[in-house]
Amino acid sequence: MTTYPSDSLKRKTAQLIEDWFLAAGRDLPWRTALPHSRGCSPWGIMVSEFMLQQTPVVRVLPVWEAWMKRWPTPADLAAEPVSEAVRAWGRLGYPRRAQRLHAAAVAIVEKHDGAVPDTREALQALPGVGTYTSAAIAAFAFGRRESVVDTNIRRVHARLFTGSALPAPAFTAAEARLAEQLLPEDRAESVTWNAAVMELGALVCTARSPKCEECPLAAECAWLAAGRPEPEYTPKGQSWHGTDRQVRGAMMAVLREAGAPVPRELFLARPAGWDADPASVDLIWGGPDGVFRTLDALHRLQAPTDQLERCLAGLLKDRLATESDAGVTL
DNA sequence: CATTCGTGGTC
DNA sequence: TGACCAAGAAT
Repeated sequence: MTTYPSDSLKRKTAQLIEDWFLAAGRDLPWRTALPHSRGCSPWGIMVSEFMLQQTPVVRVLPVWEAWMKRWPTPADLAAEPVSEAVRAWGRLGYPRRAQRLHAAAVAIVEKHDGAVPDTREALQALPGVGTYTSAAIAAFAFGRRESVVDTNIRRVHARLFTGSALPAPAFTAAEARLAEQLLPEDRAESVTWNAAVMELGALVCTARSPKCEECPLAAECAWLAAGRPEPEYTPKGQSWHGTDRQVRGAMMAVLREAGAPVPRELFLARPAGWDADPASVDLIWGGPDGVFRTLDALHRLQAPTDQLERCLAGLLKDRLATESDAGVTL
């Protein structure tokens, strides 16, 4: 029961939201849609989009700064082994994104002469670049008119025009049509619109406890007018404790810290006497203290052997880790 | 189309 | 405390 806005409402909405954005939008280093933006290379924007996939801005900022300083161009990253990218990724989560970003850099060097491509089609052919990321890079790095739809924008649209608390679990064709409908015709305006709606969803129209009293569109909001009804479904939680993901994460933490291959038997089992005497750790492992601590953290999970084996097999299959006679390494 | 894939902050 | 959630992509 989405109500498609009239042209006049569209113009009014765009004006209100862009005014708010100019006043309240964060001056992020990869941002180009604000008048006082410093400007950022397409590569910098691409790196930010990879890091921001399912990861909050505040955690991305320091890693992005270090990353861009170390690898200011795709060629710089492509010249290094994937393991360096995964290490530099640190604790951002979903390390396969680091792997895909590296693979994308290699593809850019090999197929695009080292320059980030500027069309959605070419962008989406890159590893780790899907519907959202291709649209975002095309719009924010190259000023193209693209319908950018992320989780923030979906939520704003759902509340403002559909009147529901949250968008449907899966992205629907109706949502895509609405987003396309709303996009301003003017190219420059469309870029600002995309950034502004996204920012409104991130700062004001948040998933939990939205700040409707600060919202520039409160008077136009269908959800607010309906008395902020509850969500029609309960999102499936992402389980963590005791899962393979927890074990994989702990294994990756060990491998990131290790400067040398971790012996398989140490990686997959906790030796007898492990916690008896810290000095014995040097005899067993002889490695840097930090690696011992992460290895200890892994074993404290008390994951069963078959789960450890399964997770290691997964890491090897995903090529996030390799195994040799010396042990497991990134 | 539903699952899988990390991590840490928030309420 | 634990459940929820964050600029998604690949399968």
